[in-house]
Amino acid sequence: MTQRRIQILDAAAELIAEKGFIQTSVDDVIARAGLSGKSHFYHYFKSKDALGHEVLARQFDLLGERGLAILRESSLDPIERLQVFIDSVVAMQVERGMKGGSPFGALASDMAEQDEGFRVRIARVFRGWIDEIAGLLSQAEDRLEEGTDPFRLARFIVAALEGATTMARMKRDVSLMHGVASDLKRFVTSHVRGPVTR
Amino acid sequence: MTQRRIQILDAAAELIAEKGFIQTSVDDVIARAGLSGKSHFYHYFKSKDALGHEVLARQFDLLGERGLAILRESSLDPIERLQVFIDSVVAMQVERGMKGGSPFGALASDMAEQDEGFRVRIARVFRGWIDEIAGLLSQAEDRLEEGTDPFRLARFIVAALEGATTMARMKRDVSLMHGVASDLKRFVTSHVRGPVTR
DNA sequence: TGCGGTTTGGACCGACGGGTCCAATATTAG
DNA sequence: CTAATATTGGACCCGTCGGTCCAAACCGCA
Repeated sequence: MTQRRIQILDAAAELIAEKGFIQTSVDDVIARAGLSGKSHFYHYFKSKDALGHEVLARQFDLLGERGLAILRESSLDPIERLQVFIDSVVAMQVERGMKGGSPFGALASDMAEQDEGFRVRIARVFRGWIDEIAGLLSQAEDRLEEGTDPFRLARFIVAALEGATTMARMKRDVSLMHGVASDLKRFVTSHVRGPVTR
Repeated sequence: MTQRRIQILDAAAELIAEKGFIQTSVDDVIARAGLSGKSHFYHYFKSKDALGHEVLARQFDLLGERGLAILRESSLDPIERLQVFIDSVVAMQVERGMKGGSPFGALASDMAEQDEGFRVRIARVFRGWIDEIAGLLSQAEDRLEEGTDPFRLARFIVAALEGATTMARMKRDVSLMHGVASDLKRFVTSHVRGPVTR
């Protein structure tokens, strides 16, 4: 049972990343997941919206395992960790060959417009990333330039990554993603006193 | 004739900004624009897609009149002009009460997924902004820190603004927009040698 | 052998949305 | 005045899509 659900969730996640939520029909999901018919699908999910919410939640979890794992990798210096994190976001995006939606909200930008519940959920995702990064920066607060607000910096980082992802997707340009990311990393280091490895 | 077209274009632009292109039905546009029926609409536009393309083009023009006007305001110092420009993007977004889509691509993120033609058009919009800003920075190249690439910096600025807009929209948070923008301005000045007014 | 969950397959419904067609009336410019 | 253009209003077609319902087969397990 859980098996099939995951299969469907994965298929839906792919499709949503490729075409957006609205553009993805239940029949599309059925086809991609290799189900036999509508009844089969509705055996596992109450509605298309329910599917959407679960995909979102799951996608966040998956990113959590990967992204947040890096942000919490205590063996690395916090600032360095942040850099690795930024690189990993780029990597995630490049992996999907720029087809897919962003690891962040762009994936679900159309979901947000469709349903207030979706919007709130996406907002929470942003919040999670920002908080995590802000916490990281706070850990290294003594090394930050005076007047640097960890929260603001974190927010800026997430915004820049989000924008980069959206633009890279529109322009189908991998180098854009890399470029903005490396600029962002320099921006981060400019807020750090003293040398930063890497 | 042109009168009514513009009326329709404006109504459509509003709706698309609020709900996205796909979510906006032709009937919605008709209602908002105060037309009498489908035939009336199709008297002016060949199809919904055609409408979409024109809205996009027009939106770009309108932003051109406002945003690019600032970027070309030769009475201001180039760097200062850039700052004013950033502020104006924020202002445009705030004006719409955070409801609306971004001045940039987010407005049409779902358009892009729907139609390859849309995507290309949006990519061109980004391109236009970046080029304009890059040109501006080049004018002040002698005042930029060594190793500062005008094009990259321009790209970064646009990406950050785009990301900020998307996030602000999701979180329904005006202060986010202001915060990221002021951080961005500081980022820009950090690339400038010597003092910058403001 | 029998039971519960799973799978298959398809018919079907109602709503919505894009788009066509048409016929009548208003408006306005030559 | 008249002809072109704008406007009104609505009926209509068709495809898509979310969702329901049903009946039969398949499956492992006790």
